[in-house]
Amino acid sequence: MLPRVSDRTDTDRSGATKTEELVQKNQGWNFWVVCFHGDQTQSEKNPSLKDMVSQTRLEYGFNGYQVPVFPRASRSARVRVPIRKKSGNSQRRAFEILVSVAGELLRESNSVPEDQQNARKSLVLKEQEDERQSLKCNISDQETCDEKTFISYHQIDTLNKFSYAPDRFNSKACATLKSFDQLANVSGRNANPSAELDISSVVSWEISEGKVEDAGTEPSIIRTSKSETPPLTGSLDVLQMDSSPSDIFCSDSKASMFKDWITLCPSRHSDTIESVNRDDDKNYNRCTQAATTLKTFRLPSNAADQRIKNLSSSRHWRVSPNLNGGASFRNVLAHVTGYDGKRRMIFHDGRTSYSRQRSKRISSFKRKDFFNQRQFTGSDRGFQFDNRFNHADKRSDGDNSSAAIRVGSSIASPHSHLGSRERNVKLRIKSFKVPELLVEIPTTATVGSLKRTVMEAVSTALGDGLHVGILLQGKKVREDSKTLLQTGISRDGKHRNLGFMLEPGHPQIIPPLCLGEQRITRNATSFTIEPGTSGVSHVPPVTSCNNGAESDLHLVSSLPNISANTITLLNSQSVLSIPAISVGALAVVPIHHRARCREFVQRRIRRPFSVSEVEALVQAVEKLGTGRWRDVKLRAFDNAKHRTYVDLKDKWKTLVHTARISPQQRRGEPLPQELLDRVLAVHAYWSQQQAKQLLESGV
DNA sequence: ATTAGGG
DNA sequence: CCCTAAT
Repeated sequence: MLPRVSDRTDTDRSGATKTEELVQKNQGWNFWVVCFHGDQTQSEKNPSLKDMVSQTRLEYGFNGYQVPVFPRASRSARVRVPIRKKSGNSQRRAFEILVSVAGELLRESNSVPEDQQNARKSLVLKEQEDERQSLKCNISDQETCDEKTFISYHQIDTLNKFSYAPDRFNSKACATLKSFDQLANVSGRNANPSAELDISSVVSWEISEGKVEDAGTEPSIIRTSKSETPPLTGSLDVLQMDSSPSDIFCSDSKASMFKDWITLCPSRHSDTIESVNRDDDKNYNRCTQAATTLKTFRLPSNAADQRIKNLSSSRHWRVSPNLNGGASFRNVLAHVTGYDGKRRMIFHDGRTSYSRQRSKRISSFKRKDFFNQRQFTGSDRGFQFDNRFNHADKRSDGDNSSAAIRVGSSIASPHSHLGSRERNVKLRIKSFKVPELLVEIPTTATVGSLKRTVMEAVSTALGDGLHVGILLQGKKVREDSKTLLQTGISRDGKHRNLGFMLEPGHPQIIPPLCLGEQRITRNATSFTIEPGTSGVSHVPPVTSCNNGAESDLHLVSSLPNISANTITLLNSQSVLSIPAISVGALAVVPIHHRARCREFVQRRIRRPFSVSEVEALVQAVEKLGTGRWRDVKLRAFDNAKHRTYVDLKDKWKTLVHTARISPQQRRGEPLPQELLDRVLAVHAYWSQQQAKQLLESGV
């Protein structure tokens, strides 16, 4: 079947394997995702993936990721995510990314029309058989086959848990995918549960942990993680730079990368690989073999590597937002193949079909349009308030209730009637409203944690560099070089319908935070709490923003205010607006992805054990002993949903500690000494029992 | 999913 | 309480 990556490179018997070297050198996690589907004609039906895929058969290996996909029924993708030393969260994050990529692949497979399913099935079976035969014939004596790391098509329906802990690299990583369904669901939108087991798709993966020996030499991309930017995100963005893509993707570079790749493969496959490089379709079968036998991590060429490092330090290191929560495969490919308009020509080898396919990709994805639209909606969500609003404002000030806007009462331009066109205009902005934030927090969260969460979200927003937008009578004023007079902002000393708004510096999603039953959404005008929703669309409940002050006012007053942060601005005409942005992508990114933002995971609320709880715990442990915390939970805390067996185990730990220290050192609710004595006694008893058992088993 | 232990 | 390795 499918050989393992690690085994594949184990052909070098002199010490460490090449893969190990690579992993060490790159100091990152290597993920390998292979998605099989038997439909080779899907490329025509569904050009979005295949078109990109067929041209991405080379691995772009540099610090960041690899997404090689092969022009065959089987597709594979790799994602390498740099991690910092001992970065557990990166590990998790990397896995999440991996899963999302796999899910995306799977989703693509699922989208195949039903009438092709059978054909695909048989094709997959045939393909797998071919692979099997091929491997038997060619490399059967090598340890390239490892059934454990391959989930066959036949196993899918019985598969409910797939856990793979790599052993090759002394890894301590263990990624567990709860179920195949879960994997499929990661793809989010359009996930079709009923089709999950029908499709002839196979997904397998490996996770290998590289030894990160020296965090000091970590790729520059990793530095972005200090600002909570997912490493993959940062690295992907490298591809978005404005500089000529040929710097990296020129034929020479490609060739050198390719050469490295070949080097790591058994030489007998080189010809196959070469042919892959030359021709797409005629060598389909050979491509298949190449894909089958691709088991190595590609070593990025040092030159390319260095270039990437340099580029990654440019101002473009931030990535497009929808990659934040978990890069969708589509986006990954989008970046890899660079169809975003900035990098038209990746390949310079004269394959003319590329341009045609690329344009197809562009049209199918409409990424540019997507961003434009998002920007557009962002500006559209700016609120306009003309002087009519003053009345409302005064009213609001009066009752001091839910005024989201406060308008200064002084006139900033006292010379408005002097006809002096050269007069300065004073605008006093009392405060700016922060652009839209999306925060989710459990209802059980404390107020303090809410504050912290919001603070983090605000910091994130500010850290991304906000821009100021100007609205004039509802229309965004884009001409930065024009004067106020020219644009009509200030005319005859009047400043009509002038609005300011904050907008994100980049078209970026503020990583929203999740995990809760209630979501606090800062929409265009205020923070609101809305009931939990599983929906995907998070467009603020504002549909028309430029219809005038009245509707806006209505909106403002109708929204429950949590934070009356305001932009207040005044000028001679008391025209003012509330800045607002709309992050349109929020509506696009599947909730799954956002739910995977683990940057600000809500810590559980602290719930000290009561005396009676301690009593129950002691009693249970007296009976069951230490080390059977699940039973303890079931016995004594079955009804306490918030007490997990881990909690009980932890509590026992602290109990023992508490019992040992002097009463003066103890904190919290005092426990009866009697109880603590029991704790010590029980602990001593069960420790003894444990020692005995250990002795017996040893003998 | 549980257990064990460090943080 | 969190995190995670190891079962």
